[in-house]
Amino acid sequence: MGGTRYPQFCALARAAEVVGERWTLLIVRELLATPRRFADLRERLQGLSPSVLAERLARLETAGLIARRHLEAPTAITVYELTAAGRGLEPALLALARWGAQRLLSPRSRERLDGEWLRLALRACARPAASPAVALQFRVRAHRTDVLLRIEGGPHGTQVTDALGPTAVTVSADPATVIALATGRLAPSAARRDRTIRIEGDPTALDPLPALFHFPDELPHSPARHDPITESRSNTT
Amino acid sequence: MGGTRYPQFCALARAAEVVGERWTLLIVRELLATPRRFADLRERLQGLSPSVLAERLARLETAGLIARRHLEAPTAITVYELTAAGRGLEPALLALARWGAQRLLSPRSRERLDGEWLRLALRACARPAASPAVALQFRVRAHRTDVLLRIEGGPHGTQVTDALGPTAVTVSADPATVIALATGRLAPSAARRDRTIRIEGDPTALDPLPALFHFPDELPHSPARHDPITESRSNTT
DNA sequence: CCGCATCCGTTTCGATACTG
DNA sequence: CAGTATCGAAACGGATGCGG
Repeated sequence: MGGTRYPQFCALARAAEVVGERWTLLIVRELLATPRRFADLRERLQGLSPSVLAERLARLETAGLIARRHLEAPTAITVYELTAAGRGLEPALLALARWGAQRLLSPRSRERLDGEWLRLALRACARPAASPAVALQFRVRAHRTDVLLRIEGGPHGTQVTDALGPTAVTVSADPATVIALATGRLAPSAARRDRTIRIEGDPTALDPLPALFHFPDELPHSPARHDPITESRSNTT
Repeated sequence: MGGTRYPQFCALARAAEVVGERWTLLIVRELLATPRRFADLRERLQGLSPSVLAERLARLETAGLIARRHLEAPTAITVYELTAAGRGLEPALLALARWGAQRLLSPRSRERLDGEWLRLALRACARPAASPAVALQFRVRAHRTDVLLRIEGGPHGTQVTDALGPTAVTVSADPATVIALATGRLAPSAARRDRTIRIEGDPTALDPLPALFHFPDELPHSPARHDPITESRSNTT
């Protein structure tokens, strides 16, 4: 059952058969950073029932995306990790995250926040080519503990890590504001005037931010708004 | 209901909420090439019931990815087309298709084949940077009618179209073989020796093929084979 | 504890039939 | 042609239990 959900000779359909089910893409996302245990995944993916998680992991294993490794005593636990084929999904996940980052601009309540998720969103928007050699730092207010992110420009592109180090400036802001800065929706000059943001260090060090990230190809979108398309192209087959 | 499937502040989860349901990604794929009617989508997406299609279209419309346009008389039909936000998904779809192209190497029976789908797979594997200025042509044996594809290298990268024109060579092959050539799994020299391929024109014109496409980042994978991972990295949080 | 398997009420899917 | 109505089948989410 399940293996052949779309009887089409299409590369996208093949991908959707593997990662197009509920939760599957997020499981791969969790394993992108590090191998994890069954219980770790359960705790990070709230709302995912253990039966569904077990089935997804089994499917991903037979599909060759993940491998399970039994660690020896004294730990004696099982971890799931991505295979090379699974890690090959990273560019696609980053492209999807880059598109989805725009939808983080309108925040919701009761949402969980995780440092890895924020790093993924920023890495998705990070400039791959050479960027100015500056280092800055974000401190994001999470539910209980703050998340620290280090943004570093350089000749190999912008790097997003959690390692700390010397920075010119540290920006404390809420998650949506950080995304707004990275997607170019919020200009550094406007950020300096924003009272909900705390800037420690040199405020002008924020100016190269637009050069550290590349901005989404398409304009953002406000949900539940219908812009009537008034063009009159009649483009049929 | 439905709008908030994953209570996570995560760019990938936001994307998965919109396009992570069954059929949705393929509906976007269909609209990527041209606006289409309800019946067109039904015919191209076999197995998708009209009620599910109607619900998916409604969700995509309120999510701002597609817009419906009622054409005036005498045609008097309704077409669905991508908005700018919907077209912004194209890079992500291409990245997914590039990953999924490897899974086209092991073909199945009873699968539908479409020219647009093949073009998508080849465009996903096409080299974006400058490539040799050659033009060649594939003729793929489809169920009833053959599909013609034109591959053209140039300073702006490799273009994949359906327009015909002067070519150095025309290769007639089955779909999986075309994908094998584009993903680099089949070398042009080996293709020339393959008896299942018919080459009309100059066979040496196939040599620049590896320079026209870029190859997947990770090695392919044979389903139902378990390569035991013998690495011994212990990478925990 | 950890990795599931089982059970059960609710949601979603897929096929067919039917309507404006 | 563009959907809606209906209904059985499958999947999902939550809880609980069980073996290692």
